[in-house]
Amino acid sequence: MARAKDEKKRQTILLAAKTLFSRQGFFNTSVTDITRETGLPVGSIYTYFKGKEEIVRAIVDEGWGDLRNRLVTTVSSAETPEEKLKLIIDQFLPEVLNDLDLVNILLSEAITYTKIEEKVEELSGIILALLKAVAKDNKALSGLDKKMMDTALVVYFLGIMASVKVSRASSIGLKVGDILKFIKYTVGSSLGVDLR
Amino acid sequence: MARAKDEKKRQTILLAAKTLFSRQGFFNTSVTDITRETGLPVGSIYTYFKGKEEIVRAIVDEGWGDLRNRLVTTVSSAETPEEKLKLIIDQFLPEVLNDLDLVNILLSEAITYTKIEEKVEELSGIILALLKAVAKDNKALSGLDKKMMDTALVVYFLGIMASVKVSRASSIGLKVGDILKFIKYTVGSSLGVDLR
Amino acid sequence: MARAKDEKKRQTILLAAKTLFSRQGFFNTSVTDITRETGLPVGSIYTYFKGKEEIVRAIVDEGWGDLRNRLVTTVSSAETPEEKLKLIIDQFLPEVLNDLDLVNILLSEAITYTKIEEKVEELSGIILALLKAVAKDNKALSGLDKKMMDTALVVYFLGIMASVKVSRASSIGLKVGDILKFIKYTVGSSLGVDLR
Amino acid sequence: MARAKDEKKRQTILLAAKTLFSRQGFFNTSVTDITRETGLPVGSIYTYFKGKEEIVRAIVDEGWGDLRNRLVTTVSSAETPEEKLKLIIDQFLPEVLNDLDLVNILLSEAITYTKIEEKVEELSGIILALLKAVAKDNKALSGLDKKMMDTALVVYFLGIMASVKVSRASSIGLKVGDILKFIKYTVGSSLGVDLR
DNA sequence: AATGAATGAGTCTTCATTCAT
DNA sequence: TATGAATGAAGACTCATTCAT
Repeated sequence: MARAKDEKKRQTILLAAKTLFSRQGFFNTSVTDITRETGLPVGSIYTYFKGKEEIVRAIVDEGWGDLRNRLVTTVSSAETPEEKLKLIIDQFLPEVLNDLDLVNILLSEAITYTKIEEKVEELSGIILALLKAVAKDNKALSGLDKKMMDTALVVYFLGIMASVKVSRASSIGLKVGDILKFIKYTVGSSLGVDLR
Repeated sequence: MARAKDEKKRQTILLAAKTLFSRQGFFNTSVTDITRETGLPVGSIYTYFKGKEEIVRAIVDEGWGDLRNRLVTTVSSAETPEEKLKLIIDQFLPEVLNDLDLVNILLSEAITYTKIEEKVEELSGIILALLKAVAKDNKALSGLDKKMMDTALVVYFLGIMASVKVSRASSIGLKVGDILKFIKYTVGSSLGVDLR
Repeated sequence: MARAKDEKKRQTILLAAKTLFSRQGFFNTSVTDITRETGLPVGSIYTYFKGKEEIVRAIVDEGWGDLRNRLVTTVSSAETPEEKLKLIIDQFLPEVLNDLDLVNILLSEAITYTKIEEKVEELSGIILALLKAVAKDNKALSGLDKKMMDTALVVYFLGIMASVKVSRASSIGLKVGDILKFIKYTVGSSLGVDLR
Repeated sequence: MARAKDEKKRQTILLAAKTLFSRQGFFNTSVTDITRETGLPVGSIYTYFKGKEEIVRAIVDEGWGDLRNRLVTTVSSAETPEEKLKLIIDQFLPEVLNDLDLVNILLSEAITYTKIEEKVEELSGIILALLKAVAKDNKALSGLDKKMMDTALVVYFLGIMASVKVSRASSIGLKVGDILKFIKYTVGSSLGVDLR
């Protein structure tokens, strides 16, 4: 009896907060803002979340969980490592970059609650395993040691995200498409694989 | 004389604020924190700066100005484009990454007041000109169009900075040295130039 | 049957609340605390009580009723006034002081809802009647007028309770036993009766 | 330069808070209440005190300091221990009981911040020393051991205060004068001294 | 110019109570 | 009747900035 917690309401809060945090930043978004955006009374926000921090954490954790799942799905939907990599770049990466709000929040000053380093490490792990498999029969990659591949992944991943974030915030003439094209070219040529 | 004394105070404020903003974030640093760190009265802060925002802006603008100057100096201290590029990677980049506080702030949520996109564009411009010069006689680069080179620069630059920031904040096993090594290798091989 | 179950729940609430109010104070105890302690849903609390205030009131009234009953029982279980007094001190008072939680609450800020003055007056009345009976043939007491005896009772009673409360809350080297011993001695000697 | 902290303002806050805490209790008094009562803006309250707790603590500590000073002054203004005791009862105690607000707060639920046990111990110490001096040549007292005298002091002191508090809050027919009369009589007769 | 007290809008959060289910 | 989500007024406190001295 009594009402059950309403998952839809929880999502409403999460969605509104995500937009606001992304647009105005975590610290410039007040709980009252979320209240206004959702039309919910303050109390309800606290029925679903312990506080503002827990909201960001939920946004990031759940958003990231989604991405991770998509990565895993993507990877397992192809046979060879080469095809897997191709899918990562053609399918997974565009999906990530599509969720601009999430990217924005991941790199925001609320980074403290965000533990982006853990996420990046997790992702790197998955892709790194793939690269090793590719590398076995690949002259181009065999010259790279593990550390350098790891570094490369982190730099590329964060570089892509930061570029998207910055280019979005400004009138810099950089589009998501440009970035994807660059990555495709770079990865392709460094692996000696045609990802075109 | 009065001027000298003033400028010293101004720098004291700037330095303290830089450390604090980097360590605790812009929004988690109060003007009172700056007051404590500098030992100056609140009033003095407002004698030198219109407000908190103006302090970040000054930190970023002046820090960036420094970097720009160094880049220009570096570039002009070598003859051939190849040598210039080498110096950029061997001298300029390490200098940038040495100023971790500045990097931190540049990428922070205060990005709003920071106009990082303008800075990146400016820097890109300088390097891009160089790359074009190198590219003229370089097969590796002639395949890249202007847009892609531009994109590459932005992605690498922001990727490096974000990696340094993230790796600093966490226990991710990534050192500044690793990142520099990676960049050297990547740029070297993509230009067909030995930057060893 | 339904009644029995109900009454049990009611007592559960009362008991938990008593402990909590005593330990943390009335204002620092939330209805949610009671909820947690009892394992009952909030709604149930309000099924049995109109609100938080009514809970303290019930604790105090029922606790006090108990004490009054014991006092009456005690008093009627002896023959002479002297024996009655002896029992009050030897049996009743220790029982009162044993219920530290009640004492705590009686003297707490919840005094507002508690009408402690009425209780004290009631108690005084009973004992005063006794004292008068004793006094008739007692030189020591005949010098005291009614008013002063009344005052004495109130001061001693509240003094004992406050001492117990305070000594419990702190490391003051005062034990319940010390207080009882003192009272015994004082009353005994002022009545010229040996209560040893 | 700049304004100096205004001791008068601090006292205004303290006085208003004292009245309010005494009348409505600590937890039922909001900082806004203090604001209203004093006419000061919220911020100013926090310029002078870290928070609500610090305000009670200041009220209690300073009020108590006053009392202690008066006690010491009183005690040193007489020659013999007997005269000192007389003054304590005739002069000091009435002064204490005159500050009903303080008494109220000392015994309130905010007792946690109030450390009344320390105060009582301090006071006991002073008076106990006196009593010992009196006891040397006093038959009535020589039967009491130190522990019991200590207990007596605590019980009487708290009993007096609690009685005053309770009688004030209610229509109980107990006046401060009655209480003082009782104490005078009791102490007098137990010491075999005429304090009339 | 230097100082730091003064200010009050705004922040996050709590919590007793109600009421839909 | 039992339940616990819903509610929103109220709470304590912060802090960038101003301005009296």
